[in-house]
Amino acid sequence: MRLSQYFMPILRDDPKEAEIVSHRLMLRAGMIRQEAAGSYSWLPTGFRVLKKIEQIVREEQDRAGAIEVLMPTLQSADLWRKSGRYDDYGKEMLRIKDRQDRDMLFGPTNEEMITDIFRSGVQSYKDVPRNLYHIQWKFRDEVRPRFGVMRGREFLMKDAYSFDLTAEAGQHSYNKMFVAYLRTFARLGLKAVPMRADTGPIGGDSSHEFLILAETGESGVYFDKDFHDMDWSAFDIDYDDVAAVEKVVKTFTSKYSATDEKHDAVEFDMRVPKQKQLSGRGIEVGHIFFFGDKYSKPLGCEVQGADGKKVTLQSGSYGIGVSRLVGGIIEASHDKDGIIWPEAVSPFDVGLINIKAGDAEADAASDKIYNALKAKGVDVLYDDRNQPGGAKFAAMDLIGLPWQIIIGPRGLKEGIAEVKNRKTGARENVALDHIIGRFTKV
RNA sequence: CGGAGUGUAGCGCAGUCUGGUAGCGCACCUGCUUCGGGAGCAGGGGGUCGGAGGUUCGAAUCCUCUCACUCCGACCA
Repeated sequence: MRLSQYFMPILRDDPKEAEIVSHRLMLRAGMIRQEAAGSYSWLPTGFRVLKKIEQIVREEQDRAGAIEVLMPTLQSADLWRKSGRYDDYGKEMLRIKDRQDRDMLFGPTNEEMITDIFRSGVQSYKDVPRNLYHIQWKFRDEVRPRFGVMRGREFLMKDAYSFDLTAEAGQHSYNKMFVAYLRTFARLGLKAVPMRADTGPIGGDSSHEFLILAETGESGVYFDKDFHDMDWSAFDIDYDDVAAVEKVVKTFTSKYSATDEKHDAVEFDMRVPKQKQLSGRGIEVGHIFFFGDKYSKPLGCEVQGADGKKVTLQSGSYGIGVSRLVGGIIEASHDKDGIIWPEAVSPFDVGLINIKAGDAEADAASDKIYNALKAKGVDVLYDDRNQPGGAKFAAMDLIGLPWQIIIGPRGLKEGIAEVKNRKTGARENVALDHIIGRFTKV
């Protein structure tokens, strides 16, 4: 993409309403535009990142055996009356009437609807287990939206729902999602520590939140230093191997970790040596929950068992805040000059800076590299604008692409371009002939 | 929902106290010169002063109402 033909309204100054770094950088890099409190348009660059995150989340859900569907954003109130949540949910749920004066709502979540969908599609115990998910916009009329896309009212969420015959089988479904989340966040370049969450009336070890460590997080977190030394790589695992999946979950739940809501100072001291006790702030990016028959019972989600008797299904739900992750990743990865995208979610693979646009030689060399990279399928953002070099460097650092190729008269004289790593700042001179190979290896 | 605050050009702000016909920086447009870390000179364009009502000869400025947004707290992917 030639920057001269793109739409990326970069701001030089910080917009005053943006207090936290991710919000500030997203606005400055022209990724989003606010439309109302907690409601944002996604501009081209931001949209690219959102799509990349969404795709990684999707791939890992699929890999774990979940099946993608798509449910509407507007729901009828009827199902919510059946589950009893129409009255319980409170003002956070945006309620609307249609022209027939029917009660509708903008879905804040989809337990009721998916349970009803599943109920109407299965009859036999042979039809379970299943896990259905969708990636869809949600609306929660937050009392206080803030921090840009971190706490928006409208946000993109992946929510999955598992259905099993027994609680034991349900636990395996839960564990699979647990591992899928570890894989997903690892691929996004994040360490998202699983922490015990409130299990409500159901009890048991059946709810975890995944939190990215970041100073601007909304939750206080306490955890064992050992988490830092764990194997966070994307586990290559057979999801059907119940014991293997459980083992990974056990490994990550054996160490102490809790948000301030669940933190128990006495237990912390008992289980974690003083020198290994860490605390800080975290951003919740995922939440998994096993809730048994909480929804399947009132909604009549049951199948016929092998013995001919009806069995009410056991369910769990599993959320990832996709749009929140965009902000979360920035919170976890930036410096004074701007964003530092992990390669997996960067809006472009590489930035190409023509320092002296308008100079015939520099233009020719830059165009050639741009076209060659494009032909190889490398996603390049080519700054071909007629601007002073400094402005281009600043803009490219702000946008935060992992790699920059810098073409200028000085290097051209020697037949080289400069390749800069955004994260480390390391620069190396690469012969013009080798540039293409340098970025098409992997 | 309680508390605090802000709305003036795309962004950041001054002007409001003390009413007199809207200004600065950046950005933008034109030309020339520049060009390896946010260039220089010259010229130029752009604003219902959040909205409505009122006071006044005259309102960005005073009064009333209203809307929107931000921040702090209780709640949440």
